[in-house]
Amino acid sequence: MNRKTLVKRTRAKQRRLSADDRRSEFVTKATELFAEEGFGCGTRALARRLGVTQPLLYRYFPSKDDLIKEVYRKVYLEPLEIGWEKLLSDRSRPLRVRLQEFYEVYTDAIFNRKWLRIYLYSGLKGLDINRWYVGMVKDKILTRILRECRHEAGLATQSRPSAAELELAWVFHGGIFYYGVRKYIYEAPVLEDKAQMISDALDLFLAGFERMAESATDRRRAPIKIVG
Amino acid sequence: MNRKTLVKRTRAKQRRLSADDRRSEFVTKATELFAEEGFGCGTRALARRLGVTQPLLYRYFPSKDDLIKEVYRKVYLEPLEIGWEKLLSDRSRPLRVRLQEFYEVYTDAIFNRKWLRIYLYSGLKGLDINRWYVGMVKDKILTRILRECRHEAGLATQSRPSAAELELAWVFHGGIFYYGVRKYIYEAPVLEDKAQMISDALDLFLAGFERMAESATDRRRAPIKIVG
DNA sequence: ATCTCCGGTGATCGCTCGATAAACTGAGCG
DNA sequence: CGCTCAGTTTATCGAGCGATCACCGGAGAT
Repeated sequence: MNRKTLVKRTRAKQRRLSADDRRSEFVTKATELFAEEGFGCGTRALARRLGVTQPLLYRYFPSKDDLIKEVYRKVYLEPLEIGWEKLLSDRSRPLRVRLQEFYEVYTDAIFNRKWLRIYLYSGLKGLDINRWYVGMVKDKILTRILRECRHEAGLATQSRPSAAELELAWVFHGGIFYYGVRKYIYEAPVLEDKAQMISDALDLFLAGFERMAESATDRRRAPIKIVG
Repeated sequence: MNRKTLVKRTRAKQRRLSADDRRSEFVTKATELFAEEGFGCGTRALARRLGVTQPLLYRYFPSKDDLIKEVYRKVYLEPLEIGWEKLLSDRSRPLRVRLQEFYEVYTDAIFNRKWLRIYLYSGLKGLDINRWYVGMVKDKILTRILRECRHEAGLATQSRPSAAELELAWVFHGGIFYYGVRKYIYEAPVLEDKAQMISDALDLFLAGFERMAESATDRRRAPIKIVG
């Protein structure tokens, strides 16, 4: 299985790579190109970037769609292999610290041009994998965060968060996410200190949750008094 | 200029519309189709939806790109003709009420499949009109909101908000925006009561701004005590 | 040295795209 | 009625797309 990767380099172009190396190289470069140009980008441009001819792609992938699916799998799943559960649920550390560290790690993973662009493209296409990701964020991140917040506030740990709580967490999460979109998609000027942005957003969220928790008995939202 | 719009309807298909009517009909339908299928959608599909033949498009628009530009203009500018400045800056009404009403009106205008999809497509394409829009949000909405908040909190009204303040407002704004993306792009289940979502987000933001205003003298962020 | 296998290439097919040119049609007007 | 011309269609072009084919040639086995 582990073939020789030593290839004669005297020729103008490297040739005769092993099948596994070629395949993974294709996926990597395809990810970069599709992130940049969108999935409408042609197979010839992809081949040109790889330094090979276009029909060679079809020796490794039955169709362009199959290549795209592989790109999705790589982009979505690869950066998500970090132990998020432990990061969020380790109650030996203060919640504020856990949340701060989690969002710094999480945004380190997804705040780049490649990930965000492919994510948005797949969202606009309405692909299943996008809905799967949204559901994953809800179940593995937001629900977990809310459970920890409820525990910290001394509230009963219910299995599933209320719709209003969840929406609050989504607005918070979306606000942070939008920072990445502004920076890497819109290329708009943003506050450079990402950690401070996260910290400020956390202040907002935790203060809001605290307020919501205080008036937990009456179900209707009580508007806070305005500043000043 | 105002030509007869009465057209012989006895034929299978309506024909011979006036030039102005045709043109605006083209832009309207093109907007719908491009929002649905993306700008990669062909001119033949567009013509089919309009019930005319494809070359007819080129009598009204020099190229597909020109048609697309017109679509952008219509989509971006049309819903933005509401008097936002007055809504935000009318100090005879409480700030909380102004903000709530503004965001309800604003999201009524942009939270629909058509607007959001075209906005995201243009963002991914890196078009100038997208950066213009982001700058408009910053100058006409966020800066104005921050000015009103500073005034309400009795702080000095400076010409331009600080970077940290602006980022706070962006996170808040982005959180609300992401609600629309989740609902109309991802088609994920969301809290149906949009007004309550806005109200909750406003609670978060105003509480956060209040806290930031309290510690206005020392520049470094002071993390709040965690809940519970 | 020769054979064989397979990574890699050149040529090409069928299709769709945006765009153009030429032919057609019918309402308005003398 | 017959002329005119703007509005509309038919036919077609050249380019680029995804995909397929026959073929080439070097590395490893014999």
